[in-house]
Amino acid sequence: MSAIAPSSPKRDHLMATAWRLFYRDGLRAVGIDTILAEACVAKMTLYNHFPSKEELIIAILEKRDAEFRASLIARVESAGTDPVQRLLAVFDWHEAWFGTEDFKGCIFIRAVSEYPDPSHPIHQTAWRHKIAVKTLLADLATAAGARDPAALAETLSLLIDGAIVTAHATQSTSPAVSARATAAALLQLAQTSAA
Amino acid sequence: MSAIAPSSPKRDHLMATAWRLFYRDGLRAVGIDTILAEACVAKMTLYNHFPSKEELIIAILEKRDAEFRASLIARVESAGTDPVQRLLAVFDWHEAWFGTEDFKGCIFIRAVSEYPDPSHPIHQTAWRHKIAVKTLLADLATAAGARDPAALAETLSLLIDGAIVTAHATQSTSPAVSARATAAALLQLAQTSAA
DNA sequence: GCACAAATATACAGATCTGTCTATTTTCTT
DNA sequence: AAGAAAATAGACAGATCTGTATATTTGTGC
Repeated sequence: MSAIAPSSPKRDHLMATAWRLFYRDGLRAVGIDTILAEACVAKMTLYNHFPSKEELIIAILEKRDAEFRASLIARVESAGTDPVQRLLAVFDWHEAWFGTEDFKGCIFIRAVSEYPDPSHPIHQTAWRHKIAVKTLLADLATAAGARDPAALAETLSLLIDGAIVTAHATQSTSPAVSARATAAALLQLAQTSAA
Repeated sequence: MSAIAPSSPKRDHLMATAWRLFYRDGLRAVGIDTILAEACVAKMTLYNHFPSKEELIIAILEKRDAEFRASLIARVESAGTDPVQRLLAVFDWHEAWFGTEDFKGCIFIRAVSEYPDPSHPIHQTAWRHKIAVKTLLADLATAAGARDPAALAETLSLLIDGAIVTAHATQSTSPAVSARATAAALLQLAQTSAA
């Protein structure tokens, strides 16, 4: 998992520019030259920092994963101590995200779509993010006293991924509201009913 | 919505070959030349049948939409008359699909991911399929006596799309099982509890 | 000022991309 | 068998793609 992360201004600037273009237009749709022109950086500088476009994409995905989860966790923390509210805060966070100006879905789902071979490094890197989020959901479900936290986390993950895709295609925040309401109902079921 | 569909052997063969390659490797990843070589068809033949690669993709998406829904509806019909079993048959159908040899997710979700601009014709064509499936789900939810069939159909759609993405990335059929169990629980809630 | 490292511009390779053009051959209809 | 339609091969345009090579400039520390 990329043991070293040699940060530098140029490297960061390249990653920021590449991220913006990749997210807006797609990983395969954006070429190296476009990134270089937009970032005003020479080609050799890019290839001195990254061995290939593929490694650049992977570095961006790993960075986004860290930022994404840090932001999500911050929202959960700000929701207080009630475990139910903390779990539902995940959906509130998504609703706010869906409403942002340039929301274009989830780069990890899109990476999995653009590199459909499950053995591809980009595909695998992208999916590790989803596993990490599901682990977070399982922790929250455990804290909320769910009977089968892993199963609930799995279902909530399905809801979230579906909501992301739908919010993207419909340019709407309402899938987050639907998912949140469903999550609340499922959590109550998992707390009260028998398996 | 493509009023005319001038079917011909060459055209069908091109669409079948292109579909296979697009689904396996991605829409942007597969070039015209690759399709032509694989199909053993001359380039001008393709451009006599389709004005552009984009139109070829759209034609394929519309064909797949029709086939997909016909197969799904057939499964629902074969489930008998019990409205609950008919609705749950949708999830059984997906489980079987996830287990097919070359399952690589949903071409419509992948098209939305590869063409992230919601105003793009390919993006819009792909999403129309999802709307059609959701309409089918709403009909089944109505028949099953759901209190708010549209809301239930929306939630089930989220579950299904999430399950497709997850089944693709994990190469597993179990997301269909999770989604089915959740759907059964939600349906029971929608039949019994108050809004 | 000097040495070293980083970034630059530029050209280039070799492949690939979508789409067009032309001229020839095959196929089908009548 | 004759004429019309469809499909063919193959070259071509012009752009784009990733990645490399080279030589120069810039910036920094000593």
